[in-house]
Amino acid sequence: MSIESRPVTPRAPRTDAQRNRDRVLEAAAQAVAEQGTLASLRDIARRAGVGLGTLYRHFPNRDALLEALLHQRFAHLAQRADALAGTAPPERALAEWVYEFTLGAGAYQGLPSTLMATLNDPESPLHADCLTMRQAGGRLLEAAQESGGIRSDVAPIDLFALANALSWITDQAPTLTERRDHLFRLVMDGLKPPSDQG
Amino acid sequence: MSIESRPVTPRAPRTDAQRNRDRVLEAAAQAVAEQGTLASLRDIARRAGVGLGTLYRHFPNRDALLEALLHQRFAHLAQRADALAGTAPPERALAEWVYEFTLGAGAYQGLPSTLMATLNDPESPLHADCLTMRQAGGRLLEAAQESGGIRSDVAPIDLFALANALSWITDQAPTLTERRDHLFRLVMDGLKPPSDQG
DNA sequence: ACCTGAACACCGTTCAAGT
DNA sequence: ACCTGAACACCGTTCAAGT
Repeated sequence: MSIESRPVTPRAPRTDAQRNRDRVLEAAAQAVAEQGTLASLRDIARRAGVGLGTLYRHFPNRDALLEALLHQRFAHLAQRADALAGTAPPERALAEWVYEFTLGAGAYQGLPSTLMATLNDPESPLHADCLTMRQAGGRLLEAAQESGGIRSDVAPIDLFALANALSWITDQAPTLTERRDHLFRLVMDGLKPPSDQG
Repeated sequence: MSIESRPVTPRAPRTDAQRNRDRVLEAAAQAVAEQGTLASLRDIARRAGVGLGTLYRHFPNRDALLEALLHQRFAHLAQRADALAGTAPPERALAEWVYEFTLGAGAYQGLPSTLMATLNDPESPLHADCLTMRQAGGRLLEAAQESGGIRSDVAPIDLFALANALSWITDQAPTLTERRDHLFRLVMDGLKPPSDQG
């Protein structure tokens, strides 16, 4: 009934709360860089010099913490898709963007699995970011398909799955890092239309 | 010095030990089918009605347990490669075998990651099985390359990585099971030589 | 409004003590 | 020779008690 009794703008958080949030995020960035997406939340709270409950207050689950860590990167990649759409031929733009996505998905150990698991779980804070990625990639994909450079039966979800799978390969077996670009080309070549006389 | 003081043939294990081993294996098959390769070892020992130390005595680590569970399947797949080599044209034989491998790698939740991690870890009991798989696949691959059906720059390790990656996709996102065959074809098409006029 | 840390129910791994 | 389970050092998650 009465919206007027309180200002619509939410109160700014207490400065100590804000500082704690920042510290957790900083500690998380460190820990996740070292130990991957499965880094111990207890350890993160310890590094941040903060009670374990405080971590949970600011980030109700692991995905929320990862989302905060990754949101910037996803936003950048989405912009990048639109930038590439303008400047490069459709097929090259798509390949370049997918490549950059695979590098992003490989930013942290375990991240490809985390992102892929997001498909099952609409409640995950990462779900929206991954949807954004699929849409950004989908626009480049459609353009490449219209120009005839990519098979018409490739869906955005296929692209998302294959890009994550490529990241996962080097995530699980760092030995294969040297074959990463080669594997990338093999997979992308599979998306081209079969030759006329094939 | 003296080999003659003891018989060369190792003593048969105590019958109770043998029975415990069997029980653990049976319980493990159940638990892993339900919970995947990361199933709780404690839970497995409990189901087997056996002390936790007994599980460790028979299987010093998780991979040893999984190897016992999977050895049969790997052996069968290796045979299958040689059988296919005789009866089908090289390119078809390869595709069929890789497809069957992806089904095997998807037998348990988490298995694709377990298999892939094996590449880093020569001490893992699964290492040998995976090497066998790469060699079996490698023979089919070479034949398909000689017949001109597959690019010459595809290595057995590429095949292994891509097949596991395909299994991983549906492992992580069961939603994509319906696209499994489609993704399989996309990836396999990437292994074909570029068309002459490409 | 926010923070803390004990409490709970789990892990994997080791190893002294038993038979 | 083999088995058991307590002990240790960890988890994630919740929540009463504090400020």
